[in-house]
Amino acid sequence: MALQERREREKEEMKEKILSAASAIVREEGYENLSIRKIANKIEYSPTIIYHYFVDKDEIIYYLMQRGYRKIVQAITCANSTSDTPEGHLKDMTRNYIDVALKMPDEYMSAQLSKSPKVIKHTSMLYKGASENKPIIGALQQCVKQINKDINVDDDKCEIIAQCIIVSTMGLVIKLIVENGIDDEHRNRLIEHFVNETVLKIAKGE
Amino acid sequence: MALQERREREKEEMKEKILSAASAIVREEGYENLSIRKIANKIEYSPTIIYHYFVDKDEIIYYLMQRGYRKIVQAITCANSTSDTPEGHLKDMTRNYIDVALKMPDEYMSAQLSKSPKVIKHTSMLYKGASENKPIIGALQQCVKQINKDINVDDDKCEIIAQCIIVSTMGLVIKLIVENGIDDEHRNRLIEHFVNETVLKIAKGE
DNA sequence: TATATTATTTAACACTGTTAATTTGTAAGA
DNA sequence: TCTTACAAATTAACAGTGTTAAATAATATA
Repeated sequence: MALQERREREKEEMKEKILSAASAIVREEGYENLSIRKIANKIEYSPTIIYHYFVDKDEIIYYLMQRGYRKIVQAITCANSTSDTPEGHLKDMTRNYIDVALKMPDEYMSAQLSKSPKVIKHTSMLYKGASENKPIIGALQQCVKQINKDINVDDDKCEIIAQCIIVSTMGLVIKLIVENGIDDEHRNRLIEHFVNETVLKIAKGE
Repeated sequence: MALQERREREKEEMKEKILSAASAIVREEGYENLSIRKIANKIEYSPTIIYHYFVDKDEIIYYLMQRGYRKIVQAITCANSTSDTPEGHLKDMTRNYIDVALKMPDEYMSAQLSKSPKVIKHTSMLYKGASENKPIIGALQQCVKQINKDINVDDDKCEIIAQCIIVSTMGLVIKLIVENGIDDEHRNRLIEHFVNETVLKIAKGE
């Protein structure tokens, strides 16, 4: 039946319409000002219709976060590293991560700080074996391994180091976002020190 | 006039009553479930009376955060470090910070992530000269200086290193709180690695 | 005791997310 | 083409939120 297909397509289009309206509101007024009624107003429908396409407001927020976060993950894992040394690669990855995250602070914060199980499924990174499921941890672990190829550092430890790197970088990003209006010069010095020294030191196994 | 004094005292008592009721609600149901009406119900007054003692709900939340955060800062700056080496002291401070913060996750998160100017005034740490105003950065900076007493590392750089230490530690704590239910063994390995290795490496100037 | 001041309450406004019942629109079968 | 079935969309309502203005109760001053 072609009907079912069209229905499905229309449903998907409506979902998209709702999500992009929601996205616009978030962009303009922030997450805390997103409301079902505002979305409805924007798409010129009654508020309740939204519940035909999403179970609740949290689901809408979940989708928005997922999109934002996917962009971040992509930007980082597909990093075009100009450097050929593992140290240079780690630097590039870290700088890239910080830049991308700071460009979409709202999406980054809400994705990273959400305690919703659905979101955590995507953002969790501190479990054993994360390097096999989470591209970022995987990439970092490989990088750490390369950096320490001379001395003997087992995969488990490399994973833990990778996790230390990611939480540290997240801490920097989060604090830079929360603590807005930092003097540009100091801000840049801090980022440069973190990228060029801190991260490399954390990566070193011994 | 003794009257004015008593009035003032009674006003302070009422404020305290409101704050401790609010605190209890937060403890029992979390920040997101705190409401003016619930507070009013708990202290057996009408909701509007609260606006005689606090300008709005944000002010109440601000006071709650301030209290929680003060506890954290105290627990860290008054750390009873058993060690006499600067490295040992840094370890103790870091472990202490993580332990205390993880014991009051709600207060920690809301204080650390609030963008309210009032709160930021207390929690901001990434500006130049923070080591002179913020006890934590100050203590960390001194520690870093001691660790690097052999090589020449100027105060400015020590401050930046201190800031890298604090954001990294915060990142770990925040991620541990958000990502609840991590396997205890892995969690402890992670914390131990961070305290015993990561932080020390970040602290090293060269 | 009357007046002024302060504490407290009542009622209301403008929001919020969400549900049940109802109406409108559309496709399929007789 | 008309009726039946189903999906889409709306209206009305509930229970909750923060907050304000106006009215009332309580208390201190003169």
